[in-house]
Amino acid sequence: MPPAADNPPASRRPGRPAAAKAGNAGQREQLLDAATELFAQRGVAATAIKTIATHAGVTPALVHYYFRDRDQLLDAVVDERLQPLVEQVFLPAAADSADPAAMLVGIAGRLIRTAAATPWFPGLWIREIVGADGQLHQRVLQKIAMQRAGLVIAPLAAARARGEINPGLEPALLMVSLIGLTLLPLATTHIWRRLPGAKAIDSEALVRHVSALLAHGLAVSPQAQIAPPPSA
Amino acid sequence: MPPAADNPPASRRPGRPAAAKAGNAGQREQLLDAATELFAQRGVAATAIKTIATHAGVTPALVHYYFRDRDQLLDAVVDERLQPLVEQVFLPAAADSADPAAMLVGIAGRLIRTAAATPWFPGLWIREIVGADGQLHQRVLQKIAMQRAGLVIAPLAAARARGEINPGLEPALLMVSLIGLTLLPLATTHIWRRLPGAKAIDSEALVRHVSALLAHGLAVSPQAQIAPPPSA
Amino acid sequence: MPPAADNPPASRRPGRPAAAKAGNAGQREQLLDAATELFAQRGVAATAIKTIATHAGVTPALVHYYFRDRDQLLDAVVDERLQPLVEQVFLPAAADSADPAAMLVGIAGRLIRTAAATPWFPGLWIREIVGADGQLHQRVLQKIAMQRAGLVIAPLAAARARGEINPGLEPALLMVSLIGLTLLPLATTHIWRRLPGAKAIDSEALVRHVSALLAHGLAVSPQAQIAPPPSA
Amino acid sequence: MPPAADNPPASRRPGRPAAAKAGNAGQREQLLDAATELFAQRGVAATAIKTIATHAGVTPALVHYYFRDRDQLLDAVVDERLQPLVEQVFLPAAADSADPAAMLVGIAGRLIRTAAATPWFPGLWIREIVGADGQLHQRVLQKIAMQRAGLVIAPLAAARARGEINPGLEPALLMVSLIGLTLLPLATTHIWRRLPGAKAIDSEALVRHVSALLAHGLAVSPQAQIAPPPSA
DNA sequence: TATGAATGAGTCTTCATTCAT
DNA sequence: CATGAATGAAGACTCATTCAT
Repeated sequence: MPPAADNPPASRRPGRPAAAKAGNAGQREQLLDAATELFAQRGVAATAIKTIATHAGVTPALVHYYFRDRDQLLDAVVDERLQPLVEQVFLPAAADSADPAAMLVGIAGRLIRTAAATPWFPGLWIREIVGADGQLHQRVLQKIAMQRAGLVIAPLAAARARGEINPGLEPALLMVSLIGLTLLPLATTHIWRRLPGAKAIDSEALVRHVSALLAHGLAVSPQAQIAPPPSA
Repeated sequence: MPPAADNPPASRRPGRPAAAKAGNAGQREQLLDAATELFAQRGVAATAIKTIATHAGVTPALVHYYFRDRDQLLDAVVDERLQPLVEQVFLPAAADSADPAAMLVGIAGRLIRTAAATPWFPGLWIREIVGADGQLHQRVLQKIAMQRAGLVIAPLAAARARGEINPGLEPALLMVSLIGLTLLPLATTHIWRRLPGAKAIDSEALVRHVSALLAHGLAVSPQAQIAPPPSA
Repeated sequence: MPPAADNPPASRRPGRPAAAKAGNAGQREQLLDAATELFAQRGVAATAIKTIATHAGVTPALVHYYFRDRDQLLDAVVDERLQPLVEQVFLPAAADSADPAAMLVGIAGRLIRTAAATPWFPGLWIREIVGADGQLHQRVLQKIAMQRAGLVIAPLAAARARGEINPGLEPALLMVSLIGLTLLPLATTHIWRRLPGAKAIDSEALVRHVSALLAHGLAVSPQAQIAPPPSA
Repeated sequence: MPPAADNPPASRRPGRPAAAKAGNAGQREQLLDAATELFAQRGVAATAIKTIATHAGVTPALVHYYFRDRDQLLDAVVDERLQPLVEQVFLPAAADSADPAAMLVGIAGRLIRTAAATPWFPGLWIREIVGADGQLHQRVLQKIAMQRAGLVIAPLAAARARGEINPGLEPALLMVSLIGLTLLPLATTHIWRRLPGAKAIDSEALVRHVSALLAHGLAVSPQAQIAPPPSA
């Protein structure tokens, strides 16, 4: 298979400026958009600057003009695209800290709705958050996420201590569980959509699914009718 | 920072063969090991063949000698490393089809224990399963996973129809939820481990956490005391 | 012996641009020149892109900048160097179609004079026209040559039918014979020049030689005083 | 287009020995055969040793076992395949030296018949004789050919001095003309065969064509009714 | 602001060759 | 005899980056 050529999105060939024209002020934004989208689709390591430029209808040299460096482009994507979105999801959570379970379900809902409106978000997150190594931004991402996670976990741990949530759960894991229940499905829609009975699942259905799972899962066990699996 | 140099694992410099003697028969296996591990750590696209070779203590040319092609190396990793592991996790599930909820919890347990014993597994899966794009293995992976998923979903859908599991759940989504609750945490241990109260979480704790979440989450709601979130 | 090193033509080391100033517009042309010449001398398959670049005083990467691909470089050589020359030789021939023999002698003359002025032409033609195999240009060359050949052969066949030229000749072969009598000698000058009595042979002498051979050879036999050879 | 893979000739996969088995004595010959054929088809520079080995049903290492070196393989092809054929064509010519024109026509006939029986001969000759540079064997080839050519040219020059052959001809060029009229057509059959009226031309037709052209062309001009072309 | 030209470094791949068995 | 394993060197191509205009 050809390694995903640099063909611009069907319109706007390098010939002349572009779509919304937008003066030249929009070019930086367009580049960030293209970069973000391509990073999410193909992965950061597999996306050449030339590809980004072509998709934005400009020259590779212009990318360097605006962002100096590949690294700084990555930083810009994190700072100006990823981080704002994360804020948007987590900030409202602070208010809910009284009822941690509701807070978690609330975050899940916002996460899904936000991600559904910003298709590149889940893919970028899932892809680039894994792996201790490479892309420097991880560090940035980690910082973002770690702080947010801390704010969520403390109330959960307290609630568990008070016997308000299922004692089988690890508060520290609930944040990852949340990501796994929301962003991973959203990032892999193209895969599970083909499963029987999946065509009709939209983001609201996902919200319901996750809410049901979380709400019941968090609740204190009335009677655990399902035995825990044997220790292999 | 330099993009992750090719320094071999601190021992066995190109000088002479290596490890367990194993004749030269082991060379191919060592290469597959190195490749698998590096793919999981750094991502496929970010892993140069030279890096793999160096980690196995050989020349890049030898990688081509054994695998001809980068593509065929990827194929080999999928066929000889990834696929067997997947089988190991899903095959025993067939027996459980009578009690779908138990089956799911069973898969989760095996998945976590398997992955804990094979550190590269979660990272490789999460990383390379996302994104409709390039790496051909996706196709292979999809095939592997789709079939397995089908076998799991049918019983779940039946059970839901019989009113045995929470009607708020989407059977087609449960497979992804499962992956999200098991492999994603395992792939990101290095991140959440730093959270307060997380140092002590080992794979058995994760099994308990996921089992609790799933078992309760799947159970038919006695009374859903947590209200679904408003429609934004 | 080392396989023909990449030493540039003794002047203009990578240091600075070159030649007739010509701005940088000439760079592409210089590369085409170098490529054409080297292809003719050493053969296409034996000419590395690095060699071409070095001979033009630039980096291999620049060759890719201008021609993307090795294949496209070959295409450019055919389209921008070879084809124009062929046109120049064959186009004037159309006028002569009344007297096919004269037309053939005319083509021979133009071919020799053109080739003498463009030393790479005979070598490139002879070398790369042979062999049904690889180099895609063959296809192009064939097309070029086939059409031209067709225009020449028809009148010859007609003339033979009218008894105006030697009936022992095959019209379809006369085109190859022509090439063999003109381009092959020109491509192998360096060999036969060393023969006794050959030092003084210049292109005009070759024109005379070929004209004499063709003119008499085409003429209707007055009396074939030389017996055909026995059937082995 | 894929660069002509190494697929062995439809039978005899590396699995076990081969066709005629012939003991192992024949292997060297088989390798020489394969090499000769491939050199003629694809050109020397474009033929990898691995390809030759595959075509002969053996390992590349075995090629080195028999011929030590690529260069020595080339030498062997020249010495054991090309040279004998050339002898066969030119040796009988010595007898004819009394009538040089007949001698030339005789050589042409033998050349064509020999080449027709040894399909690789014309291609190899034409391809590898051009170009002063590369393949070391040229030197060998030149020596072979130069001596033969000398023996032919002397009588021709004498005959011309006696007024027995067309004075417009250059004796030193007649040898090349001869090659051009015989080997070039034979090496390019695959091209001109597609011309109208060419399907039926076999090697005997070629012998007639060349004999006619040479016999008349050599003959002393009764009256040169075709004017020489103007000096450009 | 924007780009075409140019390059050094790096990646994948092929190839001739060697050597122990 | 014959081969599988192994490699150094070289070739094609890509890429991030710089710079003069």
